[in-house]
Amino acid sequence: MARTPALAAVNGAATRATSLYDQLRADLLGGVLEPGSKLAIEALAERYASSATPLREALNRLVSDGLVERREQRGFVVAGISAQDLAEITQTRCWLETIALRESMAAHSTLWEEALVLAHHRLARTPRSLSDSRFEDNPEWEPLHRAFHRALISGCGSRWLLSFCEQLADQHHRYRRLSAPRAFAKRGVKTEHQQLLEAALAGRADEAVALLCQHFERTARIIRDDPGLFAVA
Amino acid sequence: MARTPALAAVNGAATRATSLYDQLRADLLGGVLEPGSKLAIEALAERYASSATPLREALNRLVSDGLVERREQRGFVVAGISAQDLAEITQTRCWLETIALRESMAAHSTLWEEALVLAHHRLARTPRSLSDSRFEDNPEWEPLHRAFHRALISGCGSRWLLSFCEQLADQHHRYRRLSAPRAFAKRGVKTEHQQLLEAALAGRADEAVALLCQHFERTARIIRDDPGLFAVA
DNA sequence: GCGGCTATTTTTATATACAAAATGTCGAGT
DNA sequence: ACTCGACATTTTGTATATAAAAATAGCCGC
Repeated sequence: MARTPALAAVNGAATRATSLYDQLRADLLGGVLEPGSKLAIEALAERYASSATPLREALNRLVSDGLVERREQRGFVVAGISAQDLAEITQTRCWLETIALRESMAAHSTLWEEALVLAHHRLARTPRSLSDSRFEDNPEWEPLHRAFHRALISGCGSRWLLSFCEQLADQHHRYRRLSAPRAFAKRGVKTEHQQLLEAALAGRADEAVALLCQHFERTARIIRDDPGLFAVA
Repeated sequence: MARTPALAAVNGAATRATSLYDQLRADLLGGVLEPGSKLAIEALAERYASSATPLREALNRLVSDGLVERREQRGFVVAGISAQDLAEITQTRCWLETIALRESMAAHSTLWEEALVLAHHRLARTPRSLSDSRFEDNPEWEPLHRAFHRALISGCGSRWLLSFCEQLADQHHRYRRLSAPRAFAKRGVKTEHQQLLEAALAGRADEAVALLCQHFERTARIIRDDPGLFAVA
């Protein structure tokens, strides 16, 4: 079986299907695979050095994540994008994270507070761009950004709500990576996170929620206004 | 391929994997497959007259739905149940459907209103039990019940939120079917739906939301207090 | 010259065969 | 008698082969 046994060892995935799922997911979120493009089984099997069976399993999982679309009897395609979809995702994320953040703050566990401070510290000390003069994505930043947002809502008490938020965050991540990266350089994201942290720690729920939603909506607006993203029709 | 070609024709599923997914889902929700029990590939393949490949695809989809658990390298098991999990599902469903109902009501489209009235009418004229003297589940009732609840929130404007609610409704459905059915006979579910409809149509959002959440919580309490459901541990 | 039909090719979906991991069993050693 | 470990068995996961469906191309009739 093990034509590439190193892979499983590297990412810790026990099965090839899971390993493929992780790789495909990363490529989908990273914008490597273009929205709407066909995911031909044989082509992918070659590209990821696998065979059809685990590949199809991975694709089936990704359909549930909303990253891939299944066309019965005609295979799989990368999930499409649209301004409408982005708006829905953003709106839904605001609704859900509002609840999650409020609940996290109301529960106010010491563990939550400490994890949040730590996550923010790690994010704050990591530069967004590798270069000062021009934007060059720092691969370390994104996971830390995700971790910070997760930390904010992690105390909400519902694994279901957390997983829904996670899914929406994935979608946002994908849109963000598809959009031109230049716009993000000039935004005070760092300050926004700082204020968010302070409001959350101080227990100012209304303010924290407002900051969080503004944070989402501002990003969504930048993506929406990116010329050429939703070019087709 | 077509060892049982009739099946695809019957349920309209184009592929065997989808057909299996539908069947398994029905059996999981219907409580035919017991929580925690092993889903051995070969046994299922025989039972559903299929082979391993599409079966595994179906199981992978069900994992994302939270109806099946994947144990890497040790196959699949029916998702477990617990009082804790039920509480989380109920809480989350209240949160999400509160938003969805409020949004639906705020949007107040004619289409939504008409679909809701229709869904309620169909539900109201369908008896919960086939027999008057003792409880005998009417298989027509459940789909109509689901349709009514979906109609309530269908105008919320977010397909994402709707799909999350659908998932939580599935979970609730499973718990309900696992619990003893006798308790449901003596509840005024019909009245609850009636009041809910009236409040929704009249635009009394606070009242409608309160009724909806009470509806969920009451059901959850009955299930939770069912002796023997969470027996193990 | 063009539209629709059939034959061919390509691709998807499924069955089967196989390899690796997990589980269960039996026996040796303490 | 009980524990630990090697062996056999079972089961999972993956690869390959095959059948059905879709896509494509070619052909004939109009």
